[in-house]
Amino acid sequence: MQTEEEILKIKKVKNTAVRTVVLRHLLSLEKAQSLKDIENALPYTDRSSIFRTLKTFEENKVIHSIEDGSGMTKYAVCAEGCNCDPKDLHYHFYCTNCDRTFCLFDVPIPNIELPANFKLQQANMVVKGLCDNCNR
Amino acid sequence: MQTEEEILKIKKVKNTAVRTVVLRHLLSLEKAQSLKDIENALPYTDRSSIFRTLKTFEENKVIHSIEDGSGMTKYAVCAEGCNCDPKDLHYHFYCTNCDRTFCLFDVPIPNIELPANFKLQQANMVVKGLCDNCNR
DNA sequence: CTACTAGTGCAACCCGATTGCAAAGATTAT
DNA sequence: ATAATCTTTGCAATCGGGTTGCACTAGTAG
Ligand SMILES: [Mn+2]
Ligand SMILES: [Mn+2]
Ligand SMILES: [Zn+2]
Ligand SMILES: [Zn+2]
Repeated sequence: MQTEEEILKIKKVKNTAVRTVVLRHLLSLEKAQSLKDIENALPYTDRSSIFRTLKTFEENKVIHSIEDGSGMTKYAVCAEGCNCDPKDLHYHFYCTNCDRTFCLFDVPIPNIELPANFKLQQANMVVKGLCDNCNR
Repeated sequence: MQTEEEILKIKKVKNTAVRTVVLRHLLSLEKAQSLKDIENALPYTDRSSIFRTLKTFEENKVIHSIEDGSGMTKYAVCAEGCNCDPKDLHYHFYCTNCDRTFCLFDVPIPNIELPANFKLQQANMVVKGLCDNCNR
């Protein structure tokens, strides 16, 4: 697992206090985080600074965003080597019981046969249901 | 193609003026519509009435909603026989150029192999790119 | 040290979604 | 037919996530 500093260096994003603490927080949790989640977890860091940090991270492919239908955009750290290309696509799983969203890096995404002349650029694939913890 | 009245009767939703006009509007277009889209198209119908109509339709499986990442929830009429079960899942295509969102009823959704003990209930699968019209 | 650039905090704002409430309409009971 | 009851509708107000303007601070280059 890479450290915050290594990731920021690789992705050519200048290291600052806010960026370090936000990225460290994202790395410390296995589930995707909303702006509100991060704000709550980092009470001394301003919301708009976190917001702009997330935008910067997303532009530079440090993180990717997920629209899981909860009404809040969630963010998760990209896998090592990710370029946010179609090849880096993966499912996201939203647990309707515990409200957690994870990246399913291990579930292969099959080839999508689009209608003629459609061009794939990106995708937001959210699978919803019960996670292993909640499905008992 | 079923008429508004037939659909509402089958889905056991009482027919009212607002419901008829909203459903007719959704049926008349091939692309998914946002609340704002519908509001603009039906200037004499109140936004909150349209909103509540959409909620009623969704609860009764007359329509389904799509989170396409545009910031506005879109709505599309369910296919005949749809029960909004996992078997009725289909991709949605969001054109990043013309901003239209369609249901890809004809593209099969492959089986998704979730990790052990995860249970699939629903999904929101949005593929983004260029539609045939815009990909020239 | 000085000039310039990038990052931060705070407050205000935007806008889609949602709700409270009273009037209008439809349904059921008397 | 009339009254009581339930549902739907319109309007205005509110909520909440996201976003932005602006002044201040920190960092960098000359
Ligand atoms: Mn992910
Ligand atoms: Mn659809
Ligand atoms: Zn769960
Ligand atoms: Zn298009």
